[in-house]
Amino acid sequence: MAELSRRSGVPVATIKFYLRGGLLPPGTATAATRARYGDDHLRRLRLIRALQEIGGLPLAAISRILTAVDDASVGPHALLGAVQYAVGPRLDPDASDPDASDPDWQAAAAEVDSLLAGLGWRVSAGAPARTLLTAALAALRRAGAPLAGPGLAEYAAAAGGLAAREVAGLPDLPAAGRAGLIEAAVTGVVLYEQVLVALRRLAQEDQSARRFGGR
Amino acid sequence: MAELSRRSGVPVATIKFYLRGGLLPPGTATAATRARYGDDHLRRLRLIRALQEIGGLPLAAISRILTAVDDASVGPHALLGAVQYAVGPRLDPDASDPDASDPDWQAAAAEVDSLLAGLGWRVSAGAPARTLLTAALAALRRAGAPLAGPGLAEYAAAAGGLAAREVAGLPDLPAAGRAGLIEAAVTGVVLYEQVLVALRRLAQEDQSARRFGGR
DNA sequence: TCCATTGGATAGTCTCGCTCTCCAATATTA
DNA sequence: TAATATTGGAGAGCGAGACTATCCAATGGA
Repeated sequence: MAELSRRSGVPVATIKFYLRGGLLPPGTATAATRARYGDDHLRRLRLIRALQEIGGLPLAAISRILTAVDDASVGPHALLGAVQYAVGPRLDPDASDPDASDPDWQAAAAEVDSLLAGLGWRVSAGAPARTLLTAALAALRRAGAPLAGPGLAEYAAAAGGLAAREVAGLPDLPAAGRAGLIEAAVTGVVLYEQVLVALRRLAQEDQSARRFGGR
Repeated sequence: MAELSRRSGVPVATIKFYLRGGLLPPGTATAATRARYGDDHLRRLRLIRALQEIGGLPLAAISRILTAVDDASVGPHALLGAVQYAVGPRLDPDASDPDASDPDWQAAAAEVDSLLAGLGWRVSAGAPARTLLTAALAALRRAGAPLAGPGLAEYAAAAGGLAAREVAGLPDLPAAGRAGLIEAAVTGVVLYEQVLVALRRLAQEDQSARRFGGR
């Protein structure tokens, strides 16, 4: 365990904590006071830390993802779904009222519906991302700066293009095996998102410097 | 105060908490036990909640943003910068070692440098988004799925296009006044990001359904 | 006049994500 | 062989973050 800690950079106490929480499977015990941890453990540990530190996911969400990952009966599409639900909107369940009598929310929801219908995207009705999108559009309306149809469509087009490439880039199941596909999928959903977000922020900084003259 | 609570949907105790923390400016006192809160307070409160619930920002970060917003000497570009720093990478300061002897980090940093140089983006060396991008690329390398030059460039192109439209869409300073520009800017950085993220996730779900066959 | 409400201050609560302390059973080493 | 160190496991403790609850004296409205 000390070696696993050294190789991963994660403190021993934290590894124990993850083991207790079921995030990390126990090593194969060689004796009552000794267990072996292999490369699988190292990779799993790195996955946990990446999701946590870069993806910003709470451990509970990571745990849910890993449960789906370890369940061999979960197919690729369902796994992606599990990741999406785990990543969720970071909205609290008790947060702002869902659609209840709020005209901005209603309008945002209608906009989302028509956008998705127009694009023909196959999206489940209860997808967390749909809630997140609706909430963001509702907040923009409330702030007096609604994101209108064509503007929104541009974003959707950009997002669609990237997502298409990402999903197409996932390895085939027979080729990479479940483990490979899964790691690529989880990685794709969470890490690529941060790449995109970071690039957008950098581009904003550049554009802002050009328009407003940065120092 | 009770009215402000009712109109915003935020509990009175929470409003008091925000007042104490300086997130919300005190109302104009009409008597020792009574103060008036106007539409400014309502808008500010909505901004706080939007940044918090949808943007997922901690109150400390929101506080930093609002301080910059209320400082009339902060220009548009500096304000955008303040937002970027506040939004930051959600990376802990003590998180994974910055560049220290980690070959994956080194490679990622080099990739970021050459990408930005190639695009000619004017980005400050210490921008948090740069750190986030480097961290994400390093994690992808560690996971054995590095995001290569051309692939990365595609993301940058997409991000650049969106950012250009966003910054171009900000109102002019004389026209909208500081308050309008500021709210649009903060909103743009934080809320549009969630819109993009949500759309990408929805697009992923659609693509995944098409490729792997949903349900 | 009298009770509910307000602003203000203090303290308590709840969740996260660790971190610390113990402990008995080994390994390791002198 | 004896002394010391380490390991895995379990429990309690801790510090940050975001509220929430309780008091309190001064009003304000019926």
